[in-house]
Amino acid sequence: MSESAKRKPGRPRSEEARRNILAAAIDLLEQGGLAAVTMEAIAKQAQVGKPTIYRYWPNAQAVMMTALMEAQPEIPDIEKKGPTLDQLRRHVKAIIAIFATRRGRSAAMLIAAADANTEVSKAFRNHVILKSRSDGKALLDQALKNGELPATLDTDLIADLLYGPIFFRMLLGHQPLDPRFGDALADQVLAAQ
Amino acid sequence: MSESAKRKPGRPRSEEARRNILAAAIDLLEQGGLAAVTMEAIAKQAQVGKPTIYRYWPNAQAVMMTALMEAQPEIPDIEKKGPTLDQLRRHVKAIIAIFATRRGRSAAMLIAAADANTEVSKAFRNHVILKSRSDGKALLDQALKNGELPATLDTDLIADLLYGPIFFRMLLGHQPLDPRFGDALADQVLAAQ
Amino acid sequence: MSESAKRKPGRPRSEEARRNILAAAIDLLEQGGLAAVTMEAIAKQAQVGKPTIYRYWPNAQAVMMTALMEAQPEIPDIEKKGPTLDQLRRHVKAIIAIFATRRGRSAAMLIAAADANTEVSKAFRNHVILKSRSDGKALLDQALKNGELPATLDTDLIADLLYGPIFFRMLLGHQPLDPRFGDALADQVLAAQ
Amino acid sequence: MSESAKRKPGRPRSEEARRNILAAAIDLLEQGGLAAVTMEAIAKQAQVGKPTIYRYWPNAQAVMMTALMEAQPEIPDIEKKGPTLDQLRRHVKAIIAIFATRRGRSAAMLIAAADANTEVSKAFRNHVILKSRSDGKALLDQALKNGELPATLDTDLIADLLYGPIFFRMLLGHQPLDPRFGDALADQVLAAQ
DNA sequence: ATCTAAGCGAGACGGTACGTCACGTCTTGGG
DNA sequence: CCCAAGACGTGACGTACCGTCTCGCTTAGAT
Repeated sequence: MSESAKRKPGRPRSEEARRNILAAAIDLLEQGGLAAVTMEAIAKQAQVGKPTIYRYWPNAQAVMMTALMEAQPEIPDIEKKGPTLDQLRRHVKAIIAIFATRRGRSAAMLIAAADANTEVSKAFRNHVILKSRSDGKALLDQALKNGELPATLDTDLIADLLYGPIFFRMLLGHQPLDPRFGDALADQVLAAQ
Repeated sequence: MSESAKRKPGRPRSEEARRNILAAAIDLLEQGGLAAVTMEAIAKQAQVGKPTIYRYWPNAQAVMMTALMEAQPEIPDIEKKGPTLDQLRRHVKAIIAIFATRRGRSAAMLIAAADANTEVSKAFRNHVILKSRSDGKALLDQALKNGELPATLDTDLIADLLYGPIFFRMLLGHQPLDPRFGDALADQVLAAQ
Repeated sequence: MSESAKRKPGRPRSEEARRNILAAAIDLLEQGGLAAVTMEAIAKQAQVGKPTIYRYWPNAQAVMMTALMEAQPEIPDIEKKGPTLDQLRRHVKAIIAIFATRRGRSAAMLIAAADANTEVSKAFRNHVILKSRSDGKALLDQALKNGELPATLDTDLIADLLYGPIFFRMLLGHQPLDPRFGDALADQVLAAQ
Repeated sequence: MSESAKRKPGRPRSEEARRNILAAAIDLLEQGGLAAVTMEAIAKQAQVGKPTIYRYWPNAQAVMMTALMEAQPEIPDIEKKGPTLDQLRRHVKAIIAIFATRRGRSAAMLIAAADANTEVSKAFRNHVILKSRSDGKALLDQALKNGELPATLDTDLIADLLYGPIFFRMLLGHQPLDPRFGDALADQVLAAQ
């Protein structure tokens, strides 16, 4: 509650540099995949010195994560009509659509390969996964309230039951990741409750 | 037209070199994690020339995959007694135990990061995932036969429902991956069937 | 005396790479001075990987020294006629001419700035300084034999008396370094002997 | 119209900053040698902003030169007794003692590596070299007056004959730089005159 | 018993990216 | 207008691996 907010001395960080770095990371990802996102390439593309990047992030993965977090495509709004479980089913399919893109797959690979304990890693995981999961959970809660689901449901578990298989198929590619799978998944997880 | 083992001329490949390479890969993984498994390090550790490795495998990931496939720890046999669903529950916990090791986590990261379309990649995926899944499926089939599960069950889907969340938690680490989760997972997936 | 001469295993070093590196160093020196001779620039100019340079030399100075040693311009032969002291006088002037070039000045700066204790440094010093000094000494010896100089002369000291002031003027530039100075120097050092 | 000390507007330069900068340069030199004297390190050590240094000097060498000039250790007074040539001999040895220190060697390297045409460079050269040379020359002049040396002597040349070899040995290190050398040098240069 | 073709270890090769350092310039708020 | 602080773009540093190559040396079936 103090007015202080002690401004640090020295030249402030350049917000433009930051934006350029993140934009460059996204660009490189789109053009050449994860392997193309190197510190060197980001610096060149962003017209930025390497030390500037290292001042913000410890490695290219972290840059990529931040970039993906800030550039996250909106989860398309689903139609808020009809039975809640139908809405949830549409939500699952929307998520599948997102994860089926290159960007989605890259996000998953980043999560898989990252240290899992760093701040950026945690933030990325929470932001990318839990952001959509919270939407799903809201729907589950509503369904609960409507009596469409049993009151004893463990939503954390259900969330993993919905997201885990999607993530699994995306990374392994052993089975198609398409709307039909979304239907079957939702049916299996929700129908019997 | 002879069966005559069209033996190629020249010195045959050294089986010993191959073994050394794979052993070196495992060693390096145990000691330094996936990042330590480089072609350079493998060659040094295995007392082998780099070209020899490249003759067999295209990159270090592929070596690591092969090594993990051949060195795969046996899935501990579960006790074949009692209700099949109980056996399945024990099976799930056994798999969780395997995946919770460094080797298990490395396997998952390899799958996640690999090209997914190469031969070694497919083989690794099939071997590492499906090997244990076939055990699980056998139990499911038996349960089906025993009438413990409905006859209409889609086992591919059930497999993903069991493995997906395990894989998911292992890679994300957002929730513990322990026997209690195995119980809850099995309960949720199987109980209602 | 042994026929052995044990050839080391592995691919032998590329003599061409070595030549390219040294040529590149000389090129860069001529075009941009000592400051332009960086490892990076040498590698680029020589079409050679940086590690290849580091395999041979510890830093750019060392490369430059080797290059200058191998590319050393011949000390122009002086006319072998007349009194030996006249020949020596011409020799001193020839050396002044060499040291007055960019290459000569660079050589002096390298010697001045180098670690002085490394192998390359010693070799460079001996080669660049003593190569010409040995010529001078030969002339001194002949003069001695001819009775043109007293027999008690300390040639090491005389060498420093001849080279020191040349080196001094070249680096400090406080006085001209020209043939007239060569004459005066030779006169002062030799005349009274 | 007024003599009024055309005081410039704005905050005057801080003399304290200047002193801190020079002290820091000396400190860094003593602790880590010439290579440790970087603009960055000076600024940090002196608690001074880098632009402040750049306002006074163009580069770290120039700072170092100024610092060495202002911190120049006094040439120890030699005993003003006995034959002038003996005094000169003691003077030469005193100079050798100074140049044999790290600071002396650094000064020589600075002169060798510097641009030679900048103001600071010239000042440094004149101050560091000629300061002591003027003392030597005074002795030579006195010796001349006393009839200890021939009247036709070219003192500039003699100065180079005395300083050149000292400088030479210090930078090359091919021969010891000690009092015995001082004696031999003085003998050779002065004895025959 | 040789010949010959391929695999072997070793290790140098041209590269690319790494993460760090210092450069010299700039942009802040404060004196 | 100078000051300290410190971020900026730049570019060289020295290192680690990459995947390829060139050596001299096996090794073993074909001659």
